[in-house]
Amino acid sequence: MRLTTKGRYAVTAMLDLTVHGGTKTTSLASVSRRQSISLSYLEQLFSRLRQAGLVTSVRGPGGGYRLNRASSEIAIADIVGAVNESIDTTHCKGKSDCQQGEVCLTHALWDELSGEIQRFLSRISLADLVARKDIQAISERQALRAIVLM
Amino acid sequence: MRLTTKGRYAVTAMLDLTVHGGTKTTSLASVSRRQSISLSYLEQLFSRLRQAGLVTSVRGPGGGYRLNRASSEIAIADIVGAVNESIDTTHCKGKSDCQQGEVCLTHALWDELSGEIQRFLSRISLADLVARKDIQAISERQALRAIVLM
DNA sequence: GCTTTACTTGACTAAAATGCTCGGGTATTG
DNA sequence: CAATACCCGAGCATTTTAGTCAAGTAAAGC
Repeated sequence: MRLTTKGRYAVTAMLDLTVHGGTKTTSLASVSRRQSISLSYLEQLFSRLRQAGLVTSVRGPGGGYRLNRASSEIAIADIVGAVNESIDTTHCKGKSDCQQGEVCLTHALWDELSGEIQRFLSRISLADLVARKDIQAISERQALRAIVLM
Repeated sequence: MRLTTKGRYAVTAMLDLTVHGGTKTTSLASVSRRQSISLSYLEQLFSRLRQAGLVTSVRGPGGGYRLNRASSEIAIADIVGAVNESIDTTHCKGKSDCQQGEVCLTHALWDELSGEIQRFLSRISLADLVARKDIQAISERQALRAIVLM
């Protein structure tokens, strides 16, 4: 489970789809505008997210992307895992004896930790994040501002 | 909180110090041999770890590194944070209005998640990892093998 | 049907991070 | 004074990140 800016971009974009999209499709162009992420980069990320079955796409005018499952059924781990592909298992492929013996103890310990992080991020869904109270407050303030600006 | 192979190397090396070192110092050369990590790379990592106050060094023959605190008092977050420095706060420096408004909602959501991961890794110490039962089994098997090999 | 919208794919690239080498230090022990 | 082992900085190959560019295809709507 790798955690880089790439994963953050993906999660951010998926959050945008959750908050803004609802059941309608959302075009990547609008996500690009709102989140200031380059359109081409979003295309690459969503290609992965689509292949992972997290979103579905609709072509043509009014098309775009939509969450393929309920936001409560999409875990952060799913998103990060989809864009990060191929975890290098440090040349000791899961099995016990990679070299001498003590080398592998620390590998096993790391795997333990890695699994723990994985499970942790599997328990947090997009819906969980959006549902937070303090965040809701910001959301309402922004909705208010949007009305004022109209 | 970034999680890359760099952090894994650092945690692995610190685990080596914990398991192998005890109260004695451990030379980077021996860590390099056991964990198959390049010596020069280890030096770079431990320079950071020392500056962060996680380890102390002893020069000269018989010298090396030693944990500066009890292994139960060193969190994974400390180690990963020490080698990864400089978290880019995505040009919206913690404050609310980075651009329009909705952009920042997702930033806030990400920060929320980021903090959650941070707190999670702060609760796991080196000692916690080493203390796990199944790992202990491997450790004992290896100790046994070490005795047999003598 | 033609145009517009918007997803789809692939090649290519600049910049940064990673992982590592090399070559010199300096402190400590014996 | 020689060996050990930390310390430090420059440099470098590779990979990843983040993005551009270009050429598609599918669908909507006039």
